[in-house]
Amino acid sequence: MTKIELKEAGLKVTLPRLRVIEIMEQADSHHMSAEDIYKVLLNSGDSIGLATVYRVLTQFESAGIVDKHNFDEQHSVYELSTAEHHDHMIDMDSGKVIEFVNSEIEQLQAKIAEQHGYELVDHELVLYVRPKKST
Amino acid sequence: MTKIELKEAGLKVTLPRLRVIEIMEQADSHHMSAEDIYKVLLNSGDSIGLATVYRVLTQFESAGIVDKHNFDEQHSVYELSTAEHHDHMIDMDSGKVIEFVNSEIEQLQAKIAEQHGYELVDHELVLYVRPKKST
DNA sequence: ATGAATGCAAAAACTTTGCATGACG
DNA sequence: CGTCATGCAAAGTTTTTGCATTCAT
Repeated sequence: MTKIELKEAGLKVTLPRLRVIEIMEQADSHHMSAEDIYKVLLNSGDSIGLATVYRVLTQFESAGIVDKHNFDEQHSVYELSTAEHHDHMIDMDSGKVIEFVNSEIEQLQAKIAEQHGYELVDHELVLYVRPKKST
Repeated sequence: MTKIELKEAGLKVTLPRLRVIEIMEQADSHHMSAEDIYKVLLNSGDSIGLATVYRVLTQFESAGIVDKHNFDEQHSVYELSTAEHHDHMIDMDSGKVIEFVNSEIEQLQAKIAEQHGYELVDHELVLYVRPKKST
């Protein structure tokens, strides 16, 4: 079925592309950097270059197969696109990324854009949070 | 008065630091990259190195004098901190950055964090928009 | 067969660092 | 005067690109 996705995107079905999707599907973390994926490839014995991983991810992003984020500057991470849009919350202590959906915020954003004479095309919302603990 | 800010931040009052603040205050755009600031310095005849600009901006960020953003990956921009927090909207056609404040969204964010057992420390919201025009 | 995809290494873009010199308090 | 700050150049990171080769269709 990933083969079909690739074909639909006008991309040839090649080993690197299949492996990258596979790895992202099986990964513990939904969010992986090009380097992360490359490391898994190395450990699997695949000989796929890092440059190819970057190229594949870039193409996947254009094709809507993955989404790209820059939670911390100096490092992009990718995740497989989901049907439903979601935002992210980052636990500053553990670095863990939590996904959440909130339609109220989505609506507000569209409204704000409109108030300024714009149409909302996309958005990125990241909450930096800390475990609420007894002080 | 900028001198006072610097002293309060425990930073010596030096020409590079004063000039960077000056330039950011006078700039057309609120959001400047290190390179942007460096170019203005060059045109002003100051001989201040790019490395110094980066160092100064980093220190300013720690001191809360400036805020750092990564609207497009691969380029950080800085703006002088304002009393009131605001978010950003980017006109995808012109690249223009629009600032806006919306307390409803701020409140929702805090609420969402809490629902997940977290305390909201910081957040970054960027809306990517296009002029709403007749199609 | 033929254009697209890949691997490798080199380059690019942005930022940081080492070290000797110079300036602030 | 003792530090802290600066300039310059060199190194670091992350990502992109050139080019010959290989692969998918």
